[in-house]
Amino acid sequence: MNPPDPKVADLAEVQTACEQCGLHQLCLPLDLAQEDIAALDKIIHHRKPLHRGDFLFQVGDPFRAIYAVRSGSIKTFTSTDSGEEQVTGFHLPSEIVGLDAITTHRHPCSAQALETTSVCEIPFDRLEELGHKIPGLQRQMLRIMSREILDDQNTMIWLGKKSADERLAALLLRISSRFAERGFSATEFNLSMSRTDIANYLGLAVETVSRLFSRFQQEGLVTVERRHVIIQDLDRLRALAGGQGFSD
Amino acid sequence: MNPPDPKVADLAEVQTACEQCGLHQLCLPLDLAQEDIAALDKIIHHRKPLHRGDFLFQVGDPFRAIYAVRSGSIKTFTSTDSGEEQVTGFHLPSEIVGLDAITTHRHPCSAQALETTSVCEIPFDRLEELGHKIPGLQRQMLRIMSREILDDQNTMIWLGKKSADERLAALLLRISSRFAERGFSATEFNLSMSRTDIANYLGLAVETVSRLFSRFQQEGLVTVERRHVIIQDLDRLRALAGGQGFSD
DNA sequence: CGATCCAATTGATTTGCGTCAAGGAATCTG
DNA sequence: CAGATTCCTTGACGCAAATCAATTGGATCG
Repeated sequence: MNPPDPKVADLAEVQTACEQCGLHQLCLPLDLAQEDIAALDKIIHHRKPLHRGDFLFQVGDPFRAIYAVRSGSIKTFTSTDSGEEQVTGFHLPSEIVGLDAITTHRHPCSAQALETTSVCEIPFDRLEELGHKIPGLQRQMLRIMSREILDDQNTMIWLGKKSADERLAALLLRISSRFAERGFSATEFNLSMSRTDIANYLGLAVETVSRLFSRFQQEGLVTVERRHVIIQDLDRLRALAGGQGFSD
Repeated sequence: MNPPDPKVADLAEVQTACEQCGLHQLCLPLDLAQEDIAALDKIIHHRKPLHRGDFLFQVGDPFRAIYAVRSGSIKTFTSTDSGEEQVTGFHLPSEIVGLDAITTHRHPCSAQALETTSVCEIPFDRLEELGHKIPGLQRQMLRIMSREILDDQNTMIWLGKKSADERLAALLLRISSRFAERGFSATEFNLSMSRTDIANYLGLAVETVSRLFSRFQQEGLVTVERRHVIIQDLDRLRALAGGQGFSD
């Protein structure tokens, strides 16, 4: 029997306004004055929580809003015409989903909850209006999009150049550091996504990912049990990943 | 004294304003009113043309401006800590380079001219200011960044899921359609990048790319001689690429 | 509670592509 | 123009990871 451990991240909780939201240092309101945050708050809808498997939007849906993950997590994926899906990202609290739809006015990917997840819906036309009044908001929008471009380019590097174990190591590290940024343990967490999703995201076969987890465990890098991960040797894992170290 | 022959332009001296620029339908000024284009024009510097191999900026350079390619082409690439480079993109006229540096204030990649190339330099602080006055400009910025995110995600799909021949086919098609958008032939063009760059970008070995070009030629898909490419069977090439078809 | 279903692991086999190696063709250099 | 250098092509071989196949362990459900 495992007693619940308060140190391990369980992201499926919480409800608040931007101002009180623990995430506002990471999210859209960053660097905004209090009254500006209040203005932003007014246009935001707090959606009912999504359950595991629920869609936030699907490929082809008209683009109306972007979404900030408040708690839980979301995967985004496209379907190739051959029907197979390609996972394009995992999104943790404070991260923004839907930015790739601005140009096309339709969502080019689907977004699905990996666990019980609540999001803030931010209507895009209202946000654009507000941006004209609040310079800092515009700037923050550009920053967030720039960061997404940067992250995607980073991902392209693993996919293009790295071996299977380097990829998995890099993913674990990225998840770890994102948890850490949000105040959770960097070395112990629960993966909300399945092995299949991970494999898909990394461009590998499920079997390969599974074997890698086993090997990492044998080698004392991590302890894995189902979706529960403890990183035992952060340094060695970093070395393995080839030390991708970006930050701002 | 003869009046200067209009056909023999000295490219170094040409300072076409945005308004007359043949690219302004694809570039930043899209959808702006004439007086707004004029305002944008004022903040833009027309740089001296770069020669093959010249750097527009390098990894780690402080971020001051974004750049619109006016003619020629540019590759962007990062160096992994192990020293190998990863090409992150090829940029043709009207495309914007440098957007990934906004968050970090430093360029996370280098940009190098693949041939004689001229660019418009757009100081970012001035652009942001101007954005507050011209709503359409802000919108266009967001659109351009959104498109870049979308393109990168598309690239991630090839890298993660597609076989070597699908990748090369997809790249040829993307180059083809970008030339077509700019009024050039969709079926006959010169690649400005080396096989090595292509291979690097696609996450393949040079030898593989070379073999693929040969095979594509044997199969009657294309005719290739060095960097000169003629696409002989667009449909079959599309079928091969798995029909990635995104547009706006 | 057993029955069903899906997620995850592990093993055996195949294969696509990288690596190594060598030679040709174009471009650069003095 | 010979010599050097870089770029591209082609062939032979080996390996990392995909595929095929079978088993186990958790969940979910009547």
